[in-house]
Amino acid sequence: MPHDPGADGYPLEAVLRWPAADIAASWRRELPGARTESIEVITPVWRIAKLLADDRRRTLAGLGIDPSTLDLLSVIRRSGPPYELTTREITRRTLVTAGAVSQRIARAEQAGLVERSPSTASRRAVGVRLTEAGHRLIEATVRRLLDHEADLIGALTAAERGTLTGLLAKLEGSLPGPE
Amino acid sequence: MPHDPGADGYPLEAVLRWPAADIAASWRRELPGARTESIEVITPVWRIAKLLADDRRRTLAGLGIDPSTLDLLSVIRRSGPPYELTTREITRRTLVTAGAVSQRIARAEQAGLVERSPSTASRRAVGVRLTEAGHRLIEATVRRLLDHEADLIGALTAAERGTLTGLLAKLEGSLPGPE
DNA sequence: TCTGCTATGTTTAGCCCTAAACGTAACAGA
DNA sequence: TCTGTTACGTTTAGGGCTAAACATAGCAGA
Repeated sequence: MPHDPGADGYPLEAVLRWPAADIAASWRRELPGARTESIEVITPVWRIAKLLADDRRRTLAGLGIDPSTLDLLSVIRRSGPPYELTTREITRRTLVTAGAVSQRIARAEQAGLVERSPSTASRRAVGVRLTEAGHRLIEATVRRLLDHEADLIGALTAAERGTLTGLLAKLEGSLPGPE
Repeated sequence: MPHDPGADGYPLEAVLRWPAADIAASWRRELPGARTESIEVITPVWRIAKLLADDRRRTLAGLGIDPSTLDLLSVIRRSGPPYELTTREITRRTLVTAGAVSQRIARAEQAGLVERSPSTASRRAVGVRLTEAGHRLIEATVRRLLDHEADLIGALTAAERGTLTGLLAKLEGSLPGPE
């Protein structure tokens, strides 16, 4: 192996950014004729999602909240007054299962950030409402997080962001939804 | 509530695809002046990553392998003969921590898919090599997975894929790496 | 040689998720 | 009214991850 890029001291981020094109090329070498065109789309999407999730975890750790709690408080807060949604509605607006939402609510309730009560809307639904503490916490963190993440993607121009958003929307729209 | 989009029967995928633009608009309404431009990039990236991960899990379940094992066998397989990498090298080429890699190897070893041995390269390293069964399993699944995922992103033209790959590379390159 | 540092890998505790089972509540039709 | 179905939410078992502690092995310099 003439030049081993994995040798000691090779900076981790350079490796993480090991070009997806190289992975695709490896597979074409090892499995001639393999259709590798998906790799150069899927791999960067996963890497970016992970880099963003890790960054968010670190950022929020400094603000005294974890990503799953932020997700819960956010969806309620941005629904506007009276800052209450049913569990079902939260599940629909979130990327996790109903069981996970139930657990998130239980943790946030334990921490005094939300309260559960019979929903005002449907009689079999449960309403989840921000407490004062929950409202203060989300208020104190969201704006800073948005500022931070706007800076994070600042390398892209507005035009590039627009193009990217459009392509992502087309891709997302063409993917099969959850069963 | 005149038309509740969360009411019974509303198709889940339509909700999952709740436009990121709406989320951004909610925050601008609730927090005037908030810099929401990151939302329309980050939200679709996360959704697509999740849709793709879920699809891969379902696809692989039918092939008798789980995504983390596939990831391990793949990185070894595509490194070419002698189909052996050190734990460290696997960690470098993967998106998970060294501890997670150690656990993945232990599971795959338990299943008879890989073997550990003192590395031929460095004396303190551990070499992880595909067994015959591991080789057969990865051989039987990778090509089918690549075919399937190539179809998945088939809605994008080659030109669109190129543009998307370029923009994702620029974004990924500008993000802070893991600490 | 001794000492500390670095590289490598494993183990552990804890977190959060998914899938599936479960328990009700509301409803719709015979 | 009864009964099956659907909606809603919770609970449980188990999986897989991270972070951090841990255990060595090699190495570098006094």
